[in-house]
Amino acid sequence: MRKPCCDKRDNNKGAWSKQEDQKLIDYIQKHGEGSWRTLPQAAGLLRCGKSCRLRWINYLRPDLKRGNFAEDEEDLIIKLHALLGNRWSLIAGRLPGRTDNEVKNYWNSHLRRKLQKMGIDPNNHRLNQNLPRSQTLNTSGSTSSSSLKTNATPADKSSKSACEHHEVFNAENDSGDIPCGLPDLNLDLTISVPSSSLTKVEEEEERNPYASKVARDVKSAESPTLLLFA
DNA sequence: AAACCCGCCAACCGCCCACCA
DNA sequence: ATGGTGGGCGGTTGGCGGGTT
Repeated sequence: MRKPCCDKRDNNKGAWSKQEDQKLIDYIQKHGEGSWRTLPQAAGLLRCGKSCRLRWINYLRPDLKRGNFAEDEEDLIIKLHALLGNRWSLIAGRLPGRTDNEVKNYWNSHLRRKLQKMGIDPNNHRLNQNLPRSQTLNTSGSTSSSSLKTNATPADKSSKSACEHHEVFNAENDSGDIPCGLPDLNLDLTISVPSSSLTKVEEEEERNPYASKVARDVKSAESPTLLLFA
């Protein structure tokens, strides 16, 4: 059993107070990100380093957009999920100002249901042929984590999952079956992106290291279709 | 008005991977 | 080659607020 990243007994848990937020912001503005394990002590926070990192990345970062997702952002998430599966960090990287956590939550609470209403299986983006659409509406009932557990692609954790996911996606086209369940989606991923081109993202490298990291990740991803992004 | 239900989302957990000594 | 460490990721949990009964 791996030892915990920090001594949990002395750490705060749960919601962050404004004072804690301010301490974290002040520290990072002074010293920059990184060294998350030692940061809490240095910043005078009774928090786990990982907790600090999450708080900064998902909530305190100055370049976060927050607020409702625009329609083009929704479309892009759906398209990217069809290609990448549950690789939220990669998906979020194509949405400037959005975090993987935010995208993941939005997918699970909104988009998953939206696809189901369209008669599309959100797990593989196939048209749901077994059930009439009215029935698929009924099965959409729970978006709870338990339902995700049973439906989730087992291999989703590894990078392999994107390939497998993608293979399903391609197999549909190859087999001449009813193609993938994205009849209304324009798969040209070079458009409709809020900060559309990768080049633009790269231009922001100085200001936004996250964007550049993801640009590299996407470029290096295995799936040939991902060349669409490059 | 109160109890209950449900969805959202911030935060946590555990695993994996890259890096380094 | 190997073990330890830090960082990152996806899955899951639980509190809270709004809606419904």
